[in-house]
Amino acid sequence: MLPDVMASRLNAVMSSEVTIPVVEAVSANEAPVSTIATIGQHEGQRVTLRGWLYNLRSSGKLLFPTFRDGSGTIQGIVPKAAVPEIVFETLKGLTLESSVVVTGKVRADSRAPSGYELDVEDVTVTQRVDDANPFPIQLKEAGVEFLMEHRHLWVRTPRQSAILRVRATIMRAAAEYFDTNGYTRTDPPILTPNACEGTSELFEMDYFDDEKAYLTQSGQLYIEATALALGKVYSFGPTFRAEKSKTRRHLTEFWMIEPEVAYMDLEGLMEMAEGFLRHIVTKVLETHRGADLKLIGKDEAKLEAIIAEGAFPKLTYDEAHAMLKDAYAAGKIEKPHEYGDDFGSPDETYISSQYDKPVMVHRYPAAVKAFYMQPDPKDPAKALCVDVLAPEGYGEIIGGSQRVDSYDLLKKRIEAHGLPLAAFQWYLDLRKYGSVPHSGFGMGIERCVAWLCGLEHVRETIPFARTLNRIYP
RNA sequence: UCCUGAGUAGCUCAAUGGCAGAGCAUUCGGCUGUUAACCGAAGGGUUGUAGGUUCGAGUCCUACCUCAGGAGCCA
Repeated sequence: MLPDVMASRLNAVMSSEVTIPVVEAVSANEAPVSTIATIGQHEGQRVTLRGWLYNLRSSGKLLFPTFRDGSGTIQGIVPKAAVPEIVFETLKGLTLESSVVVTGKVRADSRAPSGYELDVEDVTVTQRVDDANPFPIQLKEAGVEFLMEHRHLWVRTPRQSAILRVRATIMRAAAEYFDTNGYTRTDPPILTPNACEGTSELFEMDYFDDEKAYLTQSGQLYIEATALALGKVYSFGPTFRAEKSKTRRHLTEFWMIEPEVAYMDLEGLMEMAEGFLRHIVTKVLETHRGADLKLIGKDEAKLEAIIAEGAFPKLTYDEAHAMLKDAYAAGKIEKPHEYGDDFGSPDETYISSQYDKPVMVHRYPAAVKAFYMQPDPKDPAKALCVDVLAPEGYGEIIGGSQRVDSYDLLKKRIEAHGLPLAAFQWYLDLRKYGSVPHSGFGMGIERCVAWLCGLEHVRETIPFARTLNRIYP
């Protein structure tokens, strides 16, 4: 680089001009562009990093800027005596989260958390954050409300970025399991003419003229149709619930992956659900062990335990009820579980806490479950359904069932639940033309991410959470 | 919708009914191996809102607002 160019850059820094455009691309004699995650491949070589200033420590004539580039963080070292004055002056006092392009030599260093440091040789500021308006998210602790209000900036922090990477892996692994096992992805509509199950509160909107439309709360009914067309199908997309739930497990907008399989019974469904979850956990460990999982603070042994030898535990509703009865008698839960009722949140937490693998609870009383669930032929008061409860109190991550395949029974059920028959005519048609036993489940992605990452709240598992009290940013 | 709790500096939090404080951040200065670096100095406040009790209210009372956690409901 020419001396007069350097001089003008130095002048710009000295006169506190805030923006130094970096339109000048990394020139031919510069080092190859690397990412921090893969920087070990360039040990001893010069590389260029394009990212942001994450932190800056200083010891007089020695600067320690930490850079991040989305793949990780690395500390640079800038001794005043060893670099051009422009480089030192540019970095000295540079504001956090200013965007920078840095060139330096990669050096292994046992003192560095990642094992590598960068001996900075050159730096260009793409945009300098204004001194008077520093980056709002500090390295120190912050409150939930403040962080959520600044979610667009919070996602830059290493832990949040790591969570989003694990989320991406989970979504990829989930789809991959079905893609490689003969399933066809058939996504149902987001806008629906009526409530799928007639229970949940739905987001309502005008749909031209006098019609109303609702945001889907599940694609299940639609993929039952595509399952009878294509055999094995799944859907993967956002779903919406207008319930005023205020807990660490609820979002008003969340992502659900739902398989549906013709000729599959409940036993087959449970087997499939286990294979599906094992695949996801395996991929998460494969991709993030020792890195993102460590950064997030998840105990990896707990993930190892899930995929360890031995089937997932299975309990009937009756067995689970008996377990809760004992637990209440022993003073381990506060409220007794009434036989016939659905399990409450504390009940599920207790049941799942007994195992280090997800537990499958099946054959609930039909009365507390959805209208489309097939009765157990051995006990028609029970439904052929299964809830998969995640360990460590993360609650129900999967809910599924074998579906009613008889036209007459389904029609009766719809009427008994007070649902408008006309709206379900197409759904009834599926039982009129070549009906078969079929089963499927839905898994909430965010609960799965919270569980596998060991998070307190699902709001951190999605880039921009939609909750009862928040629709900004 | 119900129950519980919290709102004080940009952020995180202190403050027996008696002068509005600290750490971080910001600005200025110092430091050649720092790891949320550290040391010194400066600036920074309508204590969520409205009323009330009191000589005196951040603190006590009432209402409201906002947020959080939980219940219900669910993935």
